[in-house]
Amino acid sequence: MTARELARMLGVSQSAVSRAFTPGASIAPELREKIVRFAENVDYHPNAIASMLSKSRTNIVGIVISDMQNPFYPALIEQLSRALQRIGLQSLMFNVTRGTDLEEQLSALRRYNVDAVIIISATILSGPTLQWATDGRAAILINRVAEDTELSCVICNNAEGARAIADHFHAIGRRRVAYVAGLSHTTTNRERQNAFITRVAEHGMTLSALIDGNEYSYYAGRSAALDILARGETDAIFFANDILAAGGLDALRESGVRVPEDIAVAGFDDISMAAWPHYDLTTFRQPIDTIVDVAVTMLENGSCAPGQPPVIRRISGELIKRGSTGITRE
Amino acid sequence: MTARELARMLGVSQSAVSRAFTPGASIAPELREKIVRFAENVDYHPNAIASMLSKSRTNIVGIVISDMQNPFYPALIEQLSRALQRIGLQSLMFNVTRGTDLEEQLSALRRYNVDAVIIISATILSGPTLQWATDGRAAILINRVAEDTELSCVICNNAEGARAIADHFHAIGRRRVAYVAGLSHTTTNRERQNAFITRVAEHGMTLSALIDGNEYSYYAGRSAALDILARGETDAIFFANDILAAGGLDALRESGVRVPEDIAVAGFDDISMAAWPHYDLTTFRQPIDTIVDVAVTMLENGSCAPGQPPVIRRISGELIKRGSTGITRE
DNA sequence: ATGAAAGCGCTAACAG
DNA sequence: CTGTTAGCGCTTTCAT
Repeated sequence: MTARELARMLGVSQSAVSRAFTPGASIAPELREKIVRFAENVDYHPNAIASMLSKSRTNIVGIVISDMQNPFYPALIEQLSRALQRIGLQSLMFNVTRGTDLEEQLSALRRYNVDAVIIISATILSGPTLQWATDGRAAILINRVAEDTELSCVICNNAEGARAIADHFHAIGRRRVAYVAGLSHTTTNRERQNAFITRVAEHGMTLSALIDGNEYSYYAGRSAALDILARGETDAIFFANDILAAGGLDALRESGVRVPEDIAVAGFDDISMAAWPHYDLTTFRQPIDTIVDVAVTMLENGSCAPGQPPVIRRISGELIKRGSTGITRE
Repeated sequence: MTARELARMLGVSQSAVSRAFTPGASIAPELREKIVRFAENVDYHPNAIASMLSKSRTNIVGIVISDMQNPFYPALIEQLSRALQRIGLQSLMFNVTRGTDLEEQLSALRRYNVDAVIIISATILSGPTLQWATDGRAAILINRVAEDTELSCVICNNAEGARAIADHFHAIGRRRVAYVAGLSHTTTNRERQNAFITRVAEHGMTLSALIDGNEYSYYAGRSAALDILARGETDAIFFANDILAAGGLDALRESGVRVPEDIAVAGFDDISMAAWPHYDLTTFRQPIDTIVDVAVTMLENGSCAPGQPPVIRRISGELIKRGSTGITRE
């Protein structure tokens, strides 16, 4: 069932049908009413593809993702896709993996003529690749920055968070603190790590260990914690994210370490698991709502459009104090 | 840059350009070579939207999801979207929520003319709604059946799994067992629950409690476990999925219950968390690889096309025995 | 093997 | 406000 057929059946022009389904089009309310009603009966739906072609607007945004293991990302993606749906945009998933052919993946991204691209992949994609993939269309990086590109980003204030953790460790009387990186070269990690180390020094605390987990995973957290334990002399550990921290916490407890009495533990993100009584993990909350809001707003007001200068929006988070740092020393 | 422009620059017809980018089209290898090479220089990419319109084929499949909280789903979605990408299909996400207007959501699903729809949403959508939403296009339900529809499904053999758990409980000498439902009305739950209860009876074991958690969540698992504990008289609990089981396990241990000595615990799914040393959870693994393979194959061979009779593919899983049922009684 | 031409179903000027 | 008329960029007969 096409608009033309419908029009013929109703004895109106095909444009009238188009207008009936275009909010704000100049058409008499009665005509629109009549057309819409009739369309419902004969089960006519405007063909979005044809509309895309003539408007050269798809109402689709490409979402580039690469890691669904860390629960933070599913949560973010879910919220984001809902927010987009609310303003009439659908999300086309582009799942990039180290294994698959990146060029191939991203060329699909271009062929599909998506209106915008949102990249939630902290790793894998280099600046130039990003630039190429998003060339000529609106693009937003979430949760990472790309210094060497013209891309806009929405990113949690990692340094603020890392400092808050350092301050908190200091406030509860810890003096020999360790840092566990996820992927050390990612921008998120670098920001958290640098800010933490700097603040630790400012407080006159000792950085008793600095470990690169090589991935943001539960198991990496475990082995990092055990390493730190083996060296001794640490009374607080800041893990680069909550999944690492969860692994670390479990490993410590299994080794007979009391958390927080012997070693305090903090993470980053505030994934739902962090609030579980078993973990009860102090962490720095990334406000997903706000991140999503800001990104969607940038999309709506066109501030991330191809010509525009890149904007970097730093989103403030919040320190969530829980039991894993619940005890003050001295 | 359009095919027509490219053609003019090269002094060939626009059809030639189209053919150059159509695998298997009848075009001289040299001409194709020449066109493709030139296209690369001038950065020409075929416009997928235009192609969709003329072929009336989008190479897009709609993925309907509703729950990213249970880690099983992100894992499934990730695998699925990758498998689809490998055969040249992209995934358009449709995030349905109880809150949002379902009709609205699903009408988008129809307008976009997706080639197929894959529904991973265990809950929310009723049979008739599903039927309407997928009307006239290939559709597959994953992880649920819809008895009252003509839709094909790929679903784990829940009964097999539930029986395996019951058998295992029996084998390790447990005799007073409880079942904790997620959403009791979902097909997955009904299948697991019924099979479990039946097998428990067959073994002459006692069903000491039957609790409906009202949601598949960690916290629901916790309170169900505490309920069961309060009643006493239970030596093994089968939770309808791993997230419930994780909550239950934590709650039991916090209450001083020894798992598995006092109460054995089992879940369902085998999410990655189940293997964590802290949980070490016996569970029935849903083989995501196989589920995805089967679904993608159905898509490829057209056995789920609109006209076809619905097929229901039951996928066998595997009992994964871990520490949470590690001790045999008597 | 190649080119010409007629659509795919809709939007967007342009008249009236 | 409504109808007419060109396209949007590609695929696909149909000739040659």
